[in-house]
Amino acid sequence: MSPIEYRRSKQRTRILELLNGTKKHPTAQLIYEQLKPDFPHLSLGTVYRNLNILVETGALRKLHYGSAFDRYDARMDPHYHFICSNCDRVYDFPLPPVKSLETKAGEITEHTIYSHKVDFFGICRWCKNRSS
Amino acid sequence: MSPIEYRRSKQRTRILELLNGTKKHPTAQLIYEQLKPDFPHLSLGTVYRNLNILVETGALRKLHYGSAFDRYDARMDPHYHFICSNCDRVYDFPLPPVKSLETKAGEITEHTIYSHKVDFFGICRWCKNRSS
DNA sequence: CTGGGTGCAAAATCTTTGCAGATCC
DNA sequence: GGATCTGCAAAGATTTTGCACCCAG
Repeated sequence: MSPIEYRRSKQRTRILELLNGTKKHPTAQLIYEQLKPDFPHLSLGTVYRNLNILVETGALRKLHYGSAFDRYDARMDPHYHFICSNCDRVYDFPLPPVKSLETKAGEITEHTIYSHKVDFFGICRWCKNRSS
Repeated sequence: MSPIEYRRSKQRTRILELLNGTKKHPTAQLIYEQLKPDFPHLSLGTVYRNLNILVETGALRKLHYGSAFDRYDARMDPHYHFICSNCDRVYDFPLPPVKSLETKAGEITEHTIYSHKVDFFGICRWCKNRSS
């Protein structure tokens, strides 16, 4: 099956415009509410559908991605993770995190920073070998 | 109301043991399935309840945390984020990401790394000032 | 015209919660 | 004994999907 050829729709255009015009990182619900006045019959389903298309075509990014399920980790020392985009496995990253980043980041942003999280994404060595 | 004083239960103990004994980062469903043979009447609700308690008491960590809703970002250039734990707002981080981290990380782990994500957590300057 | 797009509502997915009985201290 | 915990089932919360009609190219 050839990839779907998307057309243009007022709703999708406006969703993208809205996101391009804000520094916030709105949820689908919020976008829905913002556009509702202009599209009185707009439905949340349409917003989700279009957000997914826009992510798929590379116009948008989903934050807090990761798979649908929450995952749990009993290693409480700070450490980074690597997530395989093929098999969805989550691996601990074998290097200690850089705590000093937080101090630096706090100075720059003037926010109080308590922690940070680093995730690497790619194809793990097992999936890589399997496909070659 | 004083904080709840947790007791011990076989189910909770086993959930923690299971997580302490694995390098994987299982989902609630997976934990449920692993323990089911030993607790034939175990329910998913109990697993979730206990995971939440273990996170609350600091024995576990939830990966891919963030609020319940997905958020969307139209800025496609790589950049980091700061998330305020008080107001849940997500701020863009005003410094360019360190792409060379990926090369280095790839060498160490032997995975193929395409991207990485950094999130800082803390209290944003607005919430900080408001509460003082 | 034709195939993608929409609204609406139902379904699916993941997580939480109310309740009655069991369990821990 | 009393608060906590469990299983079960129902409810919540978030996202996806089926369908019939609408609209862009």
